[in-house]
Amino acid sequence: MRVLDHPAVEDIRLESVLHALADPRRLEVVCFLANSDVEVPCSEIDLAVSKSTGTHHYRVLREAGVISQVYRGTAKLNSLRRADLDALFPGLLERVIAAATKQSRT
Amino acid sequence: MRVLDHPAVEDIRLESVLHALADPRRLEVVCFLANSDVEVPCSEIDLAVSKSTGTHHYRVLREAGVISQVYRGTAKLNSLRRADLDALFPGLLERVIAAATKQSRT
DNA sequence: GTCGTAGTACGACGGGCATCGTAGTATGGG
DNA sequence: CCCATACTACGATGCCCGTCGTACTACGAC
Repeated sequence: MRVLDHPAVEDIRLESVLHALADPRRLEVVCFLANSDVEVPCSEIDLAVSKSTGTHHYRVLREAGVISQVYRGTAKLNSLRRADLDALFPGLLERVIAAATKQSRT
Repeated sequence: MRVLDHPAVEDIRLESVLHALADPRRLEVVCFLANSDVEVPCSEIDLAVSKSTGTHHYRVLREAGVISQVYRGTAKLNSLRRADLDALFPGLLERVIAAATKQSRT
């Protein structure tokens, strides 16, 4: 079974989180995940970049502590680390998602 | 009189704001300004980088729409664009500052 | 005018990042 | 076992970013 490294909650750095969120593609992923209760495979989010670039963005998000990723079969399932982020930086993720949602409507 | 360009409220982009905040020095500036009601000259914030690097960071913050800068005499006064950011991205700045403050205490 | 203070402009440099293509590695299904 | 699917690893490329030093400009005080 393939396992992926995730930072512990106490190792999540604000700068890394903000950097991870400061990219349109990654923000897109985060918003997509925010609108889905279940875990989402990478292949379900169409990022309009090559697959290898996609892999890169998912890794940045995971290593920053923004998302969690687990393998199931050939798929890699993604979900937001809402609880962890909220414990560390209360309300931050929610406000970023709200801001991104608002901006994407204009 | 020297005048500086600031983006209009409607031109402020979330990605740029997040990118501007995703740097320790710039976050330091923002936190400093958040703790001060009055406008603060660049020279009052000790960034532990060279002056030219400091100038660079202030420009990034200004061009992203995070701070406002005006000249007064030889000084350049900085302040947060709280109202503008709050109108665009409600609560975002406050949550980032809270997160940065919390993290800096650990 | 001269001087000091505050910040700028510019060019350089090194590192990191987004991007890609190609080749490769799991995993599950027939 | 073979194949398709889903994602990865690796190397390359080009751009952007943080950093610096040096030379410069604006302003106020004397």
